[in-house]
This record gives sequence, structure tokens and C-alpha cells, in this order.
Amino acid sequence: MTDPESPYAAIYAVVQRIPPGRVCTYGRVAALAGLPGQARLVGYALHALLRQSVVPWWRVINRSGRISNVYAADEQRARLLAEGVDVDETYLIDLDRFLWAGDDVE
DNA sequence: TGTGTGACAAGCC
DNA sequence: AGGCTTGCCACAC
Repeated sequence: MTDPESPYAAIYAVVQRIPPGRVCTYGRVAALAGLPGQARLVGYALHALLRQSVVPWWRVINRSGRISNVYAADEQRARLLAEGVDVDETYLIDLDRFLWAGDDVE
């Protein structure tokens, strides 16, 4: 996040738009950020946010509705539970209830 | 400068 | 339905 023109800025902006108690998938965030199919970039960008709590990176999960984060999966699950998101012991999340389509706020 | 890898997604078998 | 393969971009060595 060195240049505002960098795709990372768009990713961060989208993640910040995710309402509390709601989660979003990498692909969804990527699409909203203007990077269709480039979900890997989202994961890579969020990887650098682990130190910065200015962005709710914990609200971003994979397409399977699970936390693939091997670096802070425990912390992410705790944060989601604090947000009101029901996270299973196997890091499974109900996308049908907590998935944010992005149409809540424009 | 070039090769390999990564918090993924979609397609195919 | 579930598992395997390919594509994509940016960054580390």
C-alpha cells in the first residue's frame, strides 16, 4: 500500500466496506475491487495487513466458507465470533447467513 | 532478470 | 458430491 493507484488500495477499501457481523469471500472482494478472478492478490494483500488492525481482514474467508489462514486462523475465528459470526470448530462459516453480497451498501 | 510460491477461484473428471 | 488441474498477479530468493 505504497501507492493509492495500486490494486491493493482497492482491496483494502472493499474489505473496509464489509459490515460488522458479516463475511466476504476472496473472489467477491476481488471482483468488487476491480480484479475479477484475482482472488490470490486479495489473500496476498491481506497477508500484509496482519500487523495493521485498520482493516477487518478477518472478515474475508475462502470460497468454501472456511478460514484458510494458517498464520492466524485462531485469532481470526475469535474475532469473527466477537463480531457475531457463527464459526464452527472446524473454522466453517455459514455463507448462506453471513456472506455479504456487497449490495447492502454501495 | 528469471523461477517459484501463495490467506484462492472456477472448470473438468 | 468431491478431488484434481489450470490461470491469475505480486513478491521473495
